[in-house]
Amino acid sequence: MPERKVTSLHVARRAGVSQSAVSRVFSGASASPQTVIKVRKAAEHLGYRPNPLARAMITGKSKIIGLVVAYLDNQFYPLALERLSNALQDQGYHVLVFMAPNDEHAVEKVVHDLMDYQVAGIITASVGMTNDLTQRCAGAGIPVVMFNRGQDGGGISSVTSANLAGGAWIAAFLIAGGHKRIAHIAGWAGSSTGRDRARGFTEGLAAQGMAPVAVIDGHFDREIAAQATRDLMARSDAPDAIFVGNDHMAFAVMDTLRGELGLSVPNDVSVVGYDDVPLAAWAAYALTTLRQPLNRMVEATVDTLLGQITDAARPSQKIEIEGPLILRGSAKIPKGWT
Amino acid sequence: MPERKVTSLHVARRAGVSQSAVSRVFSGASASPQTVIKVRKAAEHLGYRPNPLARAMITGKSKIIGLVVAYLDNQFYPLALERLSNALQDQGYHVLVFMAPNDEHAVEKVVHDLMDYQVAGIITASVGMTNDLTQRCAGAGIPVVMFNRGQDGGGISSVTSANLAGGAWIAAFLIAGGHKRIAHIAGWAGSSTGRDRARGFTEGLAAQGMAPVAVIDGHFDREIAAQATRDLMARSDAPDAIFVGNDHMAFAVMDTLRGELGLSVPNDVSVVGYDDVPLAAWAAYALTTLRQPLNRMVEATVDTLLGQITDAARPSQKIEIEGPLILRGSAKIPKGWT
DNA sequence: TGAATGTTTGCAAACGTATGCAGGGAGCCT
DNA sequence: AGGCTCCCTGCATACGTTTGCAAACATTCA
Repeated sequence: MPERKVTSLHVARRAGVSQSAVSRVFSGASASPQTVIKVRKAAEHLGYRPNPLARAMITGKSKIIGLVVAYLDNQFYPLALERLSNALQDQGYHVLVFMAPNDEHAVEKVVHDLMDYQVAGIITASVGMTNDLTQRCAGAGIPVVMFNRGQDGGGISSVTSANLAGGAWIAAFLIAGGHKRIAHIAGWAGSSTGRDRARGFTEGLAAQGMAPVAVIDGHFDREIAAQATRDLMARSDAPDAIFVGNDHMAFAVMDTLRGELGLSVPNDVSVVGYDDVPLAAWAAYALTTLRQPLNRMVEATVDTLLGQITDAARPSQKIEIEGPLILRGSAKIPKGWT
Repeated sequence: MPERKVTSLHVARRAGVSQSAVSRVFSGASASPQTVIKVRKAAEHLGYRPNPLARAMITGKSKIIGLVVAYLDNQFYPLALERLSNALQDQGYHVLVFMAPNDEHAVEKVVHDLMDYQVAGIITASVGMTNDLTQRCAGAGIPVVMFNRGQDGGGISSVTSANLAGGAWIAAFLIAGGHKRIAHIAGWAGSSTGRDRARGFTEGLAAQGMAPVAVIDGHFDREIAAQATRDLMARSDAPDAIFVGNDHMAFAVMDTLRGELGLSVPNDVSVVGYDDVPLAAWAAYALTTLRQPLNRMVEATVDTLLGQITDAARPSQKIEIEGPLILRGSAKIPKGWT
């Protein structure tokens, strides 16, 4: 069993230097080339690895990123988690998962846990009560980046797709498709993401003199979206196109339209989603949707967060990344659109 | 800003006791009722919370569980992650995510990272190279539980569903449905889960004098499963029923059958999956599948792991949990089956 | 009452690392 | 050669906790 605890002191002895020298070599501080070589050699021989906990203890900052997330039903978030974790692992960080329940008391606990672990930074995703949480953590000097969600108040970084532009683009697409009665099942109005997509969409319609026949808040929830679909289709002015605030709900809408109401998509109703999760490409749905460029969003998130960690003074920034509309079979494709 | 670093020493001063007394109160060691009260009061007033890193540093065991996972495409795993994280949070633990790439070198790194963080225990899920990994970690005295995967060699705990029984049950179901040419697109043969389901299935068929027309390894991969479907249906003895090793592949099989080959499910071909992820219940698929009881599996995993953490001597155990076959529209339902 | 037993308590030493400080060389310039 | 600066290095301390040890105290029994 060579897996014995080997500390910087052991390395120091073997290399014939002081423990501080070893520390300096591994923490990147200045050291003479000879020392570096001696230490590295001894360290390798002994299989030494710096103890990240001891490091965190003394510096006050661990190499841990707290990822606060409320649910993983929506396929978009597991994938984001996977990519984020990979990207952070490449930079020597690791992801500590915090499930954020919805009641206020639980958020309190999450905040405390985050500080207890002296996380170097925080990423929030798909979480409702971000206001308290982000403010408190940012107030405690911990960099926070909101992933796929923004916040009006300044001071907190966020990475989203260009939701306003995306919504507007979808509006243009549906109008070009010749649809006359266009409805919107929106994302949760409590989220910037939901609000921005809805606003961009209605503004996009308005730009061509149209207005949605209805806008219903689907709360990013399948069941609520399904009910909204039933309500919409029961109206006398039932829509011939529905823009749904994210793919996750859009699948429920399609299920309801086809399975329950016996309608054809897109012949009776066109459906457009938002996200382009892998499932959207599967044949059973073939959902036309606006892609959120996950890889670039993840990259931007990691860059921003690590930037703020190393540069405590770096100002927060709100990054928006544009994505293309992916045309598939769930919506009529206007002539000339590819 | 009352969010100042407050240590056990501060609490001790305010309570008029020694720092050790504070430690003992919070670590559950013996202390007189009066001391406990004084300390708790002072602690609450100051907002003291024990530092888990310092704790880990001295005890050698953190309150962190390493979750090693290879991919999150298959909806089953994000949900497991969500439930596991919640259950562990309730017990004061947290989940540190380790993405396990497939090359051997990376596994090496993961093992080192796990030990560096002095994780109290490890859960592996959906990961290929478990042999090295689990052996090494278990060898280092870290409890390991394999989730949804087993291992023949003893010494390592695992929690799975009753894959043999499940496979056999599905065989009985398909025979009862009057199918004559039954094929199996299996889970990865490198995993116990894939092997057991396949074996249970073929044995179930054999028990009634039948044999599968073909068994193809789908590697738990959509694309490979799709290709297997094409190959199967191109045969002269194309199957009238396919048991697919998990839901994730089964969706690809259905997509291929319906979208690409223009076949009807279940009229032309019955499809049965394994897992019962939420997506299986959605109208677009309505997949008949054998449910893996996620909640009970998570519960068993957490119990086993925490048990081994507190009782280092506790023997490893292999837990199998039975699940029901959920009948939906993707397979002919024999008379009398509900 | 005194000894014996058992429970609390404080002291001090860990755990493994980072870092301020001061001393020691080496190099450069005048 | 002397003074200057600059870069390395080692010493010692700190981070916040747990825990062995021995002293102090309370409790019981003879």
